Amino acid sequence: MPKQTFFNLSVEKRKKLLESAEIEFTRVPFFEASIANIIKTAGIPRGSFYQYFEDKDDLYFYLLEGKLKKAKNYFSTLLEKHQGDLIEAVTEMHTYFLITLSDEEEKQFFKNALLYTTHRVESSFTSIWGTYLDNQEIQKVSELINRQCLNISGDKELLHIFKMVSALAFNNLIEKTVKGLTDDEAIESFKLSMNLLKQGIYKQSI
Amino acid sequence: MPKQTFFNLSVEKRKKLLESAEIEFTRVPFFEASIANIIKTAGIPRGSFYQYFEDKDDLYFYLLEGKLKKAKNYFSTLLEKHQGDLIEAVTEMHTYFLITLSDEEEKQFFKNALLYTTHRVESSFTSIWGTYLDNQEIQKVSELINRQCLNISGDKELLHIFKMVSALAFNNLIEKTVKGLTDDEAIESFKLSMNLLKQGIYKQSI
DNA sequence: ATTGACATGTGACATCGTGTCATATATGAT
DNA sequence: ATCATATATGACACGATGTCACATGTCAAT
Repeated sequence: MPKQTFFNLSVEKRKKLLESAEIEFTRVPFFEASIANIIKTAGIPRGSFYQYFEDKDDLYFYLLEGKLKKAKNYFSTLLEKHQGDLIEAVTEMHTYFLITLSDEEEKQFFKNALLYTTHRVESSFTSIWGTYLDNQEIQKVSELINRQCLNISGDKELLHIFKMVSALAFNNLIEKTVKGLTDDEAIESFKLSMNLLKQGIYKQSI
Repeated sequence: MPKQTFFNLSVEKRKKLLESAEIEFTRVPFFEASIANIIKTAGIPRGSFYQYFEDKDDLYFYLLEGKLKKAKNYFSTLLEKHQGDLIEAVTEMHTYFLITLSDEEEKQFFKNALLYTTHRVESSFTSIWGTYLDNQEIQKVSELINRQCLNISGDKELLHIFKMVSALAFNNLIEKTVKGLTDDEAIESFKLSMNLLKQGIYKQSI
């Protein structure tokens, strides 16, 4: 989290700084991004940067998580739209990431996040629906999820299904980025995953 | 891939160099590892390093993939042992990574790989069973897999199941590392994933 | 043995990046 | 007006990477 000093800054200065960071993290993946470039663009001295942020991580994840905040809320609305059908909601969420995110620069930013991903990046991403992965918030999801059609016995399994779905979605986004799949191909692939998960891959009678 | 010059080196020198690299990559994750440390331990001058390898990536992935080669072969034997039952084989493979890998230093090396993972690291890992993900090698797997109990229509779906299982296994290893789960907890969690995948998460009758 | 062509070894160097710190300046309460 | 506290600033120490001119080794042909 940025230091208090950062939040005490004027709105314009803060905005300028965040925009400069966004430009740099859009240009190259995290580990190649340089603070030197960010402060040059923002027009602030080096010392000031360290007055606002601990380090590069601090700024980066503040930026990334800000971008993902919208998505988290959107997911809740999707659950309601699909009457609590988890797979339907996740599938549309996934499509949202591919299609709705039509801004080329925004896309590049996420691409950089996916390619050179660290565990922390993955955590940020999966926390879109991962708010619910937190045990304390399991109540919320219980209200939203339609459990009638789910083949599960308790909250533990529901939690687990969330984790699986997150892992598969994240993996699909990486695969798309790396292999240069089209949006449709990626969506098709994800739907196949979801269908296999829904129906199960083993025959019932054996 | 290392340059030819590296392979022209004497066995001892090559071994020394790889051991030094292993020490460094065990000490810290990839991005914090320094070539300076590696060459100091190996006792070679800086210029020589660049005569052998393109850069740090080159050395790292040569080392990592060497370590994973054994695992790939082991997976084939597991498929045979379990009469082609994919989930059984994957589950044992996964356990192998957690339990059989009892060497503490080896463990730390993999932990570093998982924590600061990049797409390339994930690719290396999933290629343990991912040899089969290559379409050209789909024949091999067809021979090993027992398809009778699988609820699938063709090779395309079989391929897809491999991908899903890889993603879930990789994700589980990361989760274990980050949350500090015990081996048993991680295995339990993975088995739950595999069961949900086997049986499907949606009720059949709805 | 000598030569010459080619492969390999070597470390100083240019360049770039990070995080710190001493010092300067602003702010705001008393 | 004074003082304490917060913020601004950029030079600096340190360490990392990749390169390059030059040194040394190797080996086949004469």
